Amino acid sequence: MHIYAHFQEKLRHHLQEKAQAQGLDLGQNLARVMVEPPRDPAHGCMATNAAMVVSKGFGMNPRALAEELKAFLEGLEGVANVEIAGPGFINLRLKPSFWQSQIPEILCKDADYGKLSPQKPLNVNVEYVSVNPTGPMHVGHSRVAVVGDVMSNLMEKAGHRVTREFYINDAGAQADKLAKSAYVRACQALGQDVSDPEDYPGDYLIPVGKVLAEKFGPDLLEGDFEAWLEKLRPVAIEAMMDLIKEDLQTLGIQHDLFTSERSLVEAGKVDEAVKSLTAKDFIYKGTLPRPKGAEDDPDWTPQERLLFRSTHFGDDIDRALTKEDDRWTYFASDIAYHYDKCQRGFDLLINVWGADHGGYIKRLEGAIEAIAGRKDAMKVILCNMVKFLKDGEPVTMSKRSGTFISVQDVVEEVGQDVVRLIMMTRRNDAPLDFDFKEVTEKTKDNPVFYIQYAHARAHSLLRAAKEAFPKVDFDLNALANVDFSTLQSEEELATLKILCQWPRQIEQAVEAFEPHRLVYALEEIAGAFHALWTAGKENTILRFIHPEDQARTQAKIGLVMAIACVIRSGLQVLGVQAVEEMR
RNA sequence: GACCCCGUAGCUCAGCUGGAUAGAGCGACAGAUUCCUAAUCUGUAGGCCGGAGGUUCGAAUCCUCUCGGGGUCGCCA
Repeated sequence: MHIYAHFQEKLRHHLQEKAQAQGLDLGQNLARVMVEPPRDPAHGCMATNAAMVVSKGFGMNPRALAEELKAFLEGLEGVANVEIAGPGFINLRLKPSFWQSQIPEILCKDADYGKLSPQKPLNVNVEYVSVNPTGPMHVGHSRVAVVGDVMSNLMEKAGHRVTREFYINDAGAQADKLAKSAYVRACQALGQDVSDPEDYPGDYLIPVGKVLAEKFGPDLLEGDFEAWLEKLRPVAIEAMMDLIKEDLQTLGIQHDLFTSERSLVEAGKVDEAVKSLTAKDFIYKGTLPRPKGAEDDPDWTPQERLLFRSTHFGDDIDRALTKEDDRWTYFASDIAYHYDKCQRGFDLLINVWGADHGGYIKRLEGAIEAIAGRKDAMKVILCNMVKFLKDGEPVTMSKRSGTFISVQDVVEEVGQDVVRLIMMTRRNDAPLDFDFKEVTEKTKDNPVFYIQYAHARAHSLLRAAKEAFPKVDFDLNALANVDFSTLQSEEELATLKILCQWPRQIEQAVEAFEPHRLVYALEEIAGAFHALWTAGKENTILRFIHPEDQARTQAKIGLVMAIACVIRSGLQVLGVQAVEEMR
């Protein structure tokens, strides 16, 4: 439990007892009692809204209740003094010794500092990327990929069990089209001069064609394509998945599980899911109205088919589960897929999608609610678009003109760390600019550099300290046993307080499904460290290395290493290297 | 036409699920700096949180309406 939760729990417990003694019930207001770091450090170390939130329950005005709580809070260990401010805020000031005692806590946990241990760890499934296996990944997908991966890391940091899953869309018409395109390439490899403008044009299919040509030989030219489809498709899909896995690896991403849509269909999962939902009356036979925008479409004819009652869950219309030819729609197999995931015993399904899937959320949420019986079984994280810029100009990408950038290209140009961290610098629902020049600049405007530089600086100090005191052990465990009482300055304590907020930052990022917050938290930590560093230029007592004073130096380096631990902890979630030197 | 997301400093964005005097970086101006200076730090200026109502002790945050910007509508995946 982190320190804010610690005080919060004590306070809530006290309020509960106080209320019980008076025969009162605070009800839900007790859960609204918070102990938080104040926005303004001048307000102390911690602030609570307790008096304002529960005063009505006691039939008192907030300030009067605050007065009564003051004595209790002053008696808690580590509390130096308690003040009441404004409409009834209670501000706590903690003793320096309390903060100093947190340094060993951090050092002992190292990069695991901030790892939470929830009462009941959840079994979480994070499904991300899941691009169509018809070619290498488009660079636009890299945001979804990184966000999903970091979200997975974050859930693990929060103490949950995570399965990283990739859903292979290998059952639809696109899979057949891929097989057809690969077939054409195979024919070309066998010397035939054929082509079809409808096919996927990329060169990446040429080697696949060669493989097919070698595997099946000239027999391929016998009979028509339809006869070969079932044999060619799995080979082509597998080849595409290999390309995609390579792209993912370039980004440092590895899934635990790849689930094939086709195998779900063939295993009868769709029938099973449909049967189950039909029994609950969420699926019926009906005819959809002519869709908007298809007023003039001569191909559209009304036809009775299986429908999912998504209007029951707020969708505009009910959604079709079968196509014209009676095959399942994508939505139908997606229901089956999520039905399957629920059966596998996950408490929470997280789906990371691109912004273009926004309109799909309602119907799938409806399906999940129908299956699991609760709304919060699934969370969709929708990622807005990335605009790639070169020299301030948007890089236009189109598959047709061949001017698209591959994931490999980007990583080669700026590096994996940069791609990963920059993708996390915005809220997922905000658009993101990725400027090839800016992201590699060595300035504080670039969060990648700024944060890594802080970590490198910390290790530079460690090296210097070791040089100054060759006989002293500066390992984390040794530092944890040092006396930190010399760390008294306002600047040092302020930095320490920021470090101690880290576990709370993790907790809140998880609750909000907003991993980007960690980047901002790390920037704040790095900033505090850089400021402390510069402060030492004017005020020598703030310097980290004092060649004439071993004990003081050890304490300072303990603090510096605590900073490094927290940065490492954060970069670990982001999947970014914590470098020790960057000359 | 419907639904979803976004409007916060000149620019790019945070804002801790409703808290106290709204924050950072860039850009501008003025400074500091032999411990990683191709960096970093300190200060100054800059705001009707798109607009109008409402909810309450208290709103950038929640609700309604409205104006702008983006996205999505299918029996594609």
